[in-house]
Amino acid sequence: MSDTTPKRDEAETATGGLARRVPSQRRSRERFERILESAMEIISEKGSDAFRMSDIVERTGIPFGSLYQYFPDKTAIIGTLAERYNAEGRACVEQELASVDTLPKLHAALCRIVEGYYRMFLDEPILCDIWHATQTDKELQRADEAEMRRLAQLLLARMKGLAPSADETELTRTAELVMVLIAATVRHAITLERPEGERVVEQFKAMLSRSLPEMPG
Amino acid sequence: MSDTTPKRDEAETATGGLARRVPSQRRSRERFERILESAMEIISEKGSDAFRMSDIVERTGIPFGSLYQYFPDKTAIIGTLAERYNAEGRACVEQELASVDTLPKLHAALCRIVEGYYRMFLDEPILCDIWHATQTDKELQRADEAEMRRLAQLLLARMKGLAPSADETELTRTAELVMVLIAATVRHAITLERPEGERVVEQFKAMLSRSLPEMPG
DNA sequence: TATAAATGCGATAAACTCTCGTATTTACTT
DNA sequence: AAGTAAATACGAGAGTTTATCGCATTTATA
Repeated sequence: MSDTTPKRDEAETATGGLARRVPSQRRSRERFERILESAMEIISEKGSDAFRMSDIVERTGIPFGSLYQYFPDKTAIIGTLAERYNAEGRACVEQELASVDTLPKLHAALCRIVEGYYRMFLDEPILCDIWHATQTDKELQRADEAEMRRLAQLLLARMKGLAPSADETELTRTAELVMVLIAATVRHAITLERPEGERVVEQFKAMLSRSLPEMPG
Repeated sequence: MSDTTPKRDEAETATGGLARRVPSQRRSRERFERILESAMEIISEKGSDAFRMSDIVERTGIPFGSLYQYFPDKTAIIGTLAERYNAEGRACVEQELASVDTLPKLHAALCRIVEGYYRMFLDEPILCDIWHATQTDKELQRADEAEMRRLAQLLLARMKGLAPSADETELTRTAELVMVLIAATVRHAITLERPEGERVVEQFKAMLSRSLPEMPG
């Protein structure tokens, strides 16, 4: 395998395993970005189901062969887009959790995270499509799960700070469940009309606040 | 449209819009079932991603042309399977909610529903695959959402009984959120190893019990 | 048994994704 | 500046898989 694609390993660490090759020359880098941009446009316009490699070729003028020089396959393009948005969401979570050092602050931070995620999806409707596309592929599903775990780790770190004596396994379980529920709620809320979606978010926040005070620790 | 597929409308009401034709002759009905059975086997063995129409042809001997006589396309097969399992789950929810007439009973019923769903998925791992396949298709996603709403209606009916004066919109919001969270939790738990998945279910039940007593009404 | 309706059928169209070998460009060396 | 190696560009077409079409065959009905 390393014989046929000797550069793959380097690329994997640098791109999260999704891109085939880290473009080193200027034009290549531009093309790499242009592929992703047009993919976003196409998905916005036609939905991720109808998204075809030939659309990219048509729109960018980049021929098939070149497309596959940057991305090993179609899902890698979706995956790269998802990864970028994940990074954005993760930054939000990191920021909101940064100054948490008491339970009320943790609760407030979780509320802001829920709201932040909801707003992120509202602002960029393409996120819904990208997430759905993500669910289309087994490997990307795993990546999505991994991201959830990553977010849970961030939360876990704060929870440990608040309850140093608590069992770490239990805290992890809680952190992951909370993240799963946040994601599910936001995805549900986003399917609803504007005032209703917000109310669902509010209601979930209330639920969380009733559950957390009795957290282990 | 009704010119080209005059029988489609009858079929739609009788099969949920998924099958193309309600087979009237004996052999046809048997074939219809045989297609679904082999689809289940194939998905169990190879996963829903690798599930191909040609697999069915190979396994059942039913040629392509006949396949498409019963199902308009591949997703209709998945959809029909999903529908059958949905019916099973719905029956479970209906049963558990049947004798609910107090808040504690409602809580107990919800706990049993969570456990029932978790067990259902544990017992028939193919359910995970079918659900994932469902998420692959926009229309089936909508169907999944509709099913959630149907379950929420069942819950709503009981909640109205317990709090006749409450605002129906709010109760609906709660019922749907609860169903969404149950589904998300079970799907999360099912990805975990055996003792851990159960603990997640337990923890979620505890969360629910803390949230429900303060339900509107 | 004759006629109409339903079903059976599989070659093939149609829609896509991805590869391969050659041509071209860029980076590096002397 | 010329020469060489490496990287990148390219697009025809191979390979897959879904879905259709219209004639053949079976079943129901009169």
